[in-house]
Amino acid sequence: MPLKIYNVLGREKQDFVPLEPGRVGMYVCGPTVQDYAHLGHAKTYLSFDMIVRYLRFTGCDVLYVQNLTDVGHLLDSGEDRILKKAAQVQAKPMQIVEYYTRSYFEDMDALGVVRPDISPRASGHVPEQIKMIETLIAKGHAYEANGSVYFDVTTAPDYGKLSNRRIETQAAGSREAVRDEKRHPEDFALWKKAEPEHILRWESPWGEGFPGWHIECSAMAKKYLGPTFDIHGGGVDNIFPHNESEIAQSECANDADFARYWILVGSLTVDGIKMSKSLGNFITIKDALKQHRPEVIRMFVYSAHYSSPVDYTGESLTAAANGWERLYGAVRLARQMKNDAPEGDAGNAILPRLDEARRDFLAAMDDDFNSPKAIAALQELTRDVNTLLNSGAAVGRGVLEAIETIYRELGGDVLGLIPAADTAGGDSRREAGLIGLLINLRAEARKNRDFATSDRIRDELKALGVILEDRPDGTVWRTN
RNA sequence: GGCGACGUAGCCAAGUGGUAAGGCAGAGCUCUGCAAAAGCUCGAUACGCCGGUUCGAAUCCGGCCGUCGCCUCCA
Repeated sequence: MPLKIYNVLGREKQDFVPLEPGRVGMYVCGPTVQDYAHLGHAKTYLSFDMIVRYLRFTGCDVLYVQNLTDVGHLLDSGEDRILKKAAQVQAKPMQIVEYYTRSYFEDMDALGVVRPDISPRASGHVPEQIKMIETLIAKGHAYEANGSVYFDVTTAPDYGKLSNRRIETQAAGSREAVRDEKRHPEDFALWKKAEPEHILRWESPWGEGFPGWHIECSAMAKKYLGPTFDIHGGGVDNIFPHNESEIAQSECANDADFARYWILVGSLTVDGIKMSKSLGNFITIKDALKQHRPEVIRMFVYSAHYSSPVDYTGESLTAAANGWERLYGAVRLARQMKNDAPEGDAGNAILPRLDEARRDFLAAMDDDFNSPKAIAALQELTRDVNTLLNSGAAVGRGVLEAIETIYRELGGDVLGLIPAADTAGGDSRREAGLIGLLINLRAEARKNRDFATSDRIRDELKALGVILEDRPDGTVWRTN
């Protein structure tokens, strides 16, 4: 079954056909590294993580480029976001950039996000940006005004095709336009003249200055993926003006189509309001990870379709945590049972269910990465797996392997929900030995019907974060 | 005001013409010394509201109401 993708450019679900069979070039707008990443960033980059993982799972050779914006992204006050932060904490701008870049990767690593193949920085690609601006001027799509350069949107006939925003023809003669350096209010900056106090500055044909925000993505996408490539991603909140301007610049400069498929991720809201730096209502990824394991945050994000907005509430993460616990509990149990499982294929009646679940999962993912539906396939499977594993009947090693494999591949490799191995106890043989000793002592107490002692052992271990479960074939433990 | 999404059980959420997936929460039951875990049973005569098309609509069309995003920095 072919993969279908909802292409925002054209607003329809389309068969995904890469330019080169088996190879996918993908560019995703990265963060402005000026502050700690929050759950909104997590939603966007976890969504593309799932997309990249799935493309690779299906055999595609993906080149994943995600930029880091470290210059040019201005506040509406006209200040550079990085410079403002640097002044606040009395640091060099590049210290700020480095600090938050490292923090960003720390967070993404913690969430299990596969790193992009290339993470180009805007400040490292100023020559490429200048060159593209020169091309645009030469072709009549841009003009210089007082040391700055602007893109003339009236020269891009398609301007607005992604966001469905059309240029207001009558707006061209408005008072604002006359007062401004810009010819039309919709024109956007490609290059900004640096005021004397502006630290981040580069030499250019138009004097000292710095690049605008949009041009970096056009220049870096071209450098690493070529003028035309397969997928461009980002958050929907950047559809205008950022993504729209990227298209205009790139297509006018290169005389070629820009990205062929546009995938945009819905925003994360908190109590119905978008989580954003400017509103100050954000929860950092670091804080969220203090409360929940990374798999739970992934579960939360993937429980809605990537294109939908998702509202964050405390209960929604708790629901994700509980749902994840059941899913992972089945895997953990299968792994534990594998340790002393009989050879043979006892319990192989589950195998057709495994195939069915795999088909349902892949069909859901092929349908525009429908992760909620894919997870549902795993959850339905989990019911049957739990029934088998808790039936008390012997289950052969091969069957347990098959069960573990489907969770590892679909739940783990694609969605990152299932840890590769159960780490509980694995990092401390001494701890495992001590807990085993207590379990044995408790078993003796239970045998003697000394329930006061057995319950005390269970309760006190629970207080230490070790949960005991009595099963027909013995007591197992896990950490919470 | 313009542009774009969306409104499905207490909550989250899938479902684009054929008679409402899945999860969380809740209740009861089985299992257990008691628990925990797991499983079973129970929930929308109904998909914001009103019309229309159709043999048939949550799904298509029109109108209305409401929510959110963008239009200005944001993933």
